[in-house]
Amino acid sequence: MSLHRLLLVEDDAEMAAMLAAYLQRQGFHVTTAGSRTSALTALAGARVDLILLDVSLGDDDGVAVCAEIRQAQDVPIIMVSALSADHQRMAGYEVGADDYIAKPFNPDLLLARIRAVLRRAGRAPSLTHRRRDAVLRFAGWTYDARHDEVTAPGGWQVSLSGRETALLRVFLANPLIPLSREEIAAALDDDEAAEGRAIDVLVGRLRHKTDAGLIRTERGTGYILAAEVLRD
Amino acid sequence: MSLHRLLLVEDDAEMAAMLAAYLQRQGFHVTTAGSRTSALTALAGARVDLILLDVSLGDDDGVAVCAEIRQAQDVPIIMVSALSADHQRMAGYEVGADDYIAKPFNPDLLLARIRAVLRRAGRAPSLTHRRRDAVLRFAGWTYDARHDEVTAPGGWQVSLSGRETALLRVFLANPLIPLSREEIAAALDDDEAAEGRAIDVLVGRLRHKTDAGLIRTERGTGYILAAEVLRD
DNA sequence: GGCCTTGCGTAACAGTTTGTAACATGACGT
DNA sequence: ACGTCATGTTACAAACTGTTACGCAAGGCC
Repeated sequence: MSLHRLLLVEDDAEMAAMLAAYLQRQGFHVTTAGSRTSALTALAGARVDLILLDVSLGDDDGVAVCAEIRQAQDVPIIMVSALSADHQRMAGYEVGADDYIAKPFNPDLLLARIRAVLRRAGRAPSLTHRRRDAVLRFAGWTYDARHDEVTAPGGWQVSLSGRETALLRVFLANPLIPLSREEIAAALDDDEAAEGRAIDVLVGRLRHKTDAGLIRTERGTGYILAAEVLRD
Repeated sequence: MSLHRLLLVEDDAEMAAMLAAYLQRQGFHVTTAGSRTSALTALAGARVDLILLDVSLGDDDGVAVCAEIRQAQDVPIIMVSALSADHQRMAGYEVGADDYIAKPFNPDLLLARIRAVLRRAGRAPSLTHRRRDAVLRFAGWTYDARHDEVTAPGGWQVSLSGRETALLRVFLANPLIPLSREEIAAALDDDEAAEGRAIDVLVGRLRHKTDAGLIRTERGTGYILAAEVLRD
């Protein structure tokens, strides 16, 4: 994985600086560009793993820039839009953005989105549709991705609800690393889930059906799957 | 697509002949092999898109054969097992089978499984996690795969339940071709759904929320999405 | 240590989703 | 036309899911 390289295209210099600083603290390599031209230059000059693109660039039209980039390179793009109107969003979509987020946004949420997009864009196909490696083992448990079957160490099969299975997959895809509620929500493709305490309750239910100790709490942070995951 | 080539490895000659005839009628090119050796020979000699492998080969151990094939080539395998005991099933899994089915099986279900595996094994990544082409249009409607948003021709957004969305995706992945209930169930990764009339009711609900005419009934067969699907 | 603040676990509740069963409707063959 | 069978539709029950409220536990602070 090493360091992911982000290109931040944002014409508001102050905003750009703040964001860049924040993202750097979070472990990304960040390049900033203030205009369409410099963005394209930066893209040509160095490897970029993901572009954060402000739709409301002063002179240029962010949507057009997005399309332009898309034609040139296959880099994931997250559009940042000040107007959260749906129409605007859709315009971003149709041009090929991988995700969008409306200003003002929660930094954690942005982070979660970035990770989610990077994960999806990565080489590894999504857990669900792999052919080999469809059976995962962790702490004596077994998860079969093909039919969503979970087997306890004793051989007993436990039945999880759809949501519980989805949560388990999130943990299995990120073993031994702490996940914030925002990240979990993003991975579940459900931003609203980060609002209330739905995630906590969900984790509780999953714990109840599996081993209580499997998912540990990182106080103040989130949850972590306390087991290595082996692929067959 | 053209003709998919199946290799049927089955030592019961009568069963093999019946199955082969059935599958040929369904539009597959079928080769049969009665033993481990002839299976490997057949594999070496011609392109094979999918292997149907009986676990209970007379002399040989189907599981071992599966592993052997896996090492040699990256061909999807569906294991057919007479013993539906879970343990046996799992043995098939761990060795890398893409799916399994227990004898005696419903021919339609087998067919659905075959199609599902072929679909997953195909080049096209699953609809859900594509980056481009995430917005599909059909008959004036729009489906955005990234956030599961469905928009009516007038621009109104309709909210579908999880199950309804999944069904819509199945239809969108197979536009203009009739889908049997078994195929739909298999695509939904839910074999039980083929039992009762869950699919009918589900289709009804989806129809209700979209255009009544979008999904047509093929009497005696199943359902069909009566619209072309355009990718942006 | 004791107290207080804050975060987390969980039980109870309500809204939603989903499958089943039963009945209604419609299509097809005779 | 009539009967039969497949599909449409509705009502209901069960399961699922998020919210809220309350209690407990973990740290911080004195």
